[in-house]
Amino acid sequence: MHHRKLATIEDVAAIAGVSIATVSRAINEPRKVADETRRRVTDAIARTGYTTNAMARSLRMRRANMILILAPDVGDPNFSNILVGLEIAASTRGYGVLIGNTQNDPEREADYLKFISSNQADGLILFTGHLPFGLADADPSVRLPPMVAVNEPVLNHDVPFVGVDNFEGARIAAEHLVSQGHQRIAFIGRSPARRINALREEGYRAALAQAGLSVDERLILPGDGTTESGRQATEHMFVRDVLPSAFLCVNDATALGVFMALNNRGYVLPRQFSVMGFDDIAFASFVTPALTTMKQPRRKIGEEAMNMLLTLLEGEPPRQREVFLRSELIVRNSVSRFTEK
Amino acid sequence: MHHRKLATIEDVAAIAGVSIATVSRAINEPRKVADETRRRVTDAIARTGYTTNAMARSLRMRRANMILILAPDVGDPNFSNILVGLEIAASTRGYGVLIGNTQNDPEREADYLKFISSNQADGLILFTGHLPFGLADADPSVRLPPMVAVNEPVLNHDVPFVGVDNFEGARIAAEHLVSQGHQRIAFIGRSPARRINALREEGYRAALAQAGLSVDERLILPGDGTTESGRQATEHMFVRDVLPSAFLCVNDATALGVFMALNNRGYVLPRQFSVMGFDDIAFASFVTPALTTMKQPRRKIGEEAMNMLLTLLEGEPPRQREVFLRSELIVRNSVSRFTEK
DNA sequence: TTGAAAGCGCTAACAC
DNA sequence: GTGTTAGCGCTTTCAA
Repeated sequence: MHHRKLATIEDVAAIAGVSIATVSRAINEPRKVADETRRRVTDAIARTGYTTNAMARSLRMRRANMILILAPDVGDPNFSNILVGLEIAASTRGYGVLIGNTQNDPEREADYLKFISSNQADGLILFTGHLPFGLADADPSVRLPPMVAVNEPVLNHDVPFVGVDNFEGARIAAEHLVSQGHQRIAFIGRSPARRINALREEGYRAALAQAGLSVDERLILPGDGTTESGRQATEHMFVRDVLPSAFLCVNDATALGVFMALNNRGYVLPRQFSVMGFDDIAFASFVTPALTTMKQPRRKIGEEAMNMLLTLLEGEPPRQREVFLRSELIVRNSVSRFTEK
Repeated sequence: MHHRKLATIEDVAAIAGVSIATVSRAINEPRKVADETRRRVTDAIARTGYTTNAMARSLRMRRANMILILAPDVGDPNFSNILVGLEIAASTRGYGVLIGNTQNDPEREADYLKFISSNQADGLILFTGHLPFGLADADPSVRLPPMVAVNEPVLNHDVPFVGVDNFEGARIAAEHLVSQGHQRIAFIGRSPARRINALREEGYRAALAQAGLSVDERLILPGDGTTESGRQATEHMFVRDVLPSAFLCVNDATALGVFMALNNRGYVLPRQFSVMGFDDIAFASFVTPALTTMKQPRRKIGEEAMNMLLTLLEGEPPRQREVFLRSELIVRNSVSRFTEK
């Protein structure tokens, strides 16, 4: 099968006693070939172990049946299941998936774009939240390649998007805290420049407003979504001595930082403080206390995004340019009922 | 740049006033072209935004500069950084990386093999621990495609392998426990059929032997590496009332199960029991107490494996067929000095 | 329903 | 140093 010269369409044609055009048809449009002929071709294919040479076909057809995925870090646990969903949907529809780990390096982004301009990939899935370098600054008359953003919407460009409804998710999370009697709820992870953080903050504000609670701006702390930022924010609150009864964190990583700071100061969770995260990353259920959080339907996001892209590629306009999937409240043990001390 | 018919080598040649052969040479073997000519070609390329059509090139060259990665689950946190390493090494050497999520489904494995037989990929990285279905049973006279196994060696086949030295790592781990005064050390995760588990168990035994400690077989419990198996094994020990002072777990996931069982029973770690893991997965540093473990050089594994494969592909025999990288002892807080009660 | 033949864009042998 | 040309393996008119 390998290194013994591969069978070509000519070999098959010779064995079947037909022309290569007929072999091609038998493979791609079987109904246009007489039953008997088709049988002979099928046999010949089996006998030779023939597989269509994808390069020749792609060259001729001008498409590669390949999708390029651009992500700043394929190893990011937040990405991995989206990746799985993308891969499954792609392979189901006969497409392959190429990965491009950009590390947010403009040069690597531009490099990977060559897969598109060299016809090696037909479309693009973007995890990066921005157009890849080389496209961002391109003259606007130039048509962008077919692409769909995932995880983070693309700033300032009308790129179709599939992701979680961050506003609604955060609203539900804050509502959960309110339903447990909390009135002083901190939001950890303010960062207006980050779309996700901004939306989650808005959801938080909406829930408080809806509950008739006023927002204490001193309980809203900046953070970039890292564990360290959660730790620092918490420390900061103690230094200023403005404390909540519950922490709503912009994501699970941040919540972990809050956990660490609180543990460090000797508090027992969730007795003395409640903490909520967002994302439901792998270890959320393994920390102590297990983290109450909002679960992202990651695999589903990947599948939807890929299906949207392939639909786009096949020439149909997508039914909607933005799809927001619902996140799910996962109640574990890091939130307790608030009781006045 | 897109959908405005792509520039071809002929367009460049016309603009530069040379033949297409010269353009090709200017790109691939610049030194064979006169300075002045090369300059004109470079200019023309810039003016047209030309990119070599990868399909045409691959068809002609009979190689795709593409590597297929077969993994049962791309989302596995144990894989992700290896994946990053693979990707980095590949792109550094001008190769693309195709992912195949097989879910251990023979059908999907066979499907993905078509990327090889259809010339879309030149080589294979195997995470699966076995030859893909369709190769495993192939007649042995058939040459296998170039491949390198990673993470888990391939059973019964002489496939080059890059991974961590499991025996040595476990030996160092057990030695660490011994150095902290532990004498009754359990091994959680016995599973002779799994190469990794078996090697780690051997390392454990070697360390005890070296320390002059006898092995109490009742302290060696079966497990498949899941969190649940760790929990169960621990429960089992309590039921039989044969207890160690320290648990050496076959991996971090198992250690987590041990944590849960111990927490459940109200023990305080590491005061009452010490626990060690293996792998250093993402959350190892975030559990309480932070897990002492052996860190796998995952990214390095990926890089080495890819480099080995590309070397193979370029016709050179690999310097060694098996590369074992050292794992690193990461001391955190889950192990304490043993003091007689 | 089938076949002949053009041509996708490129590299490499060969000739100059 | 450079140009001409064959041909990689396929799909797709066009004609029979």
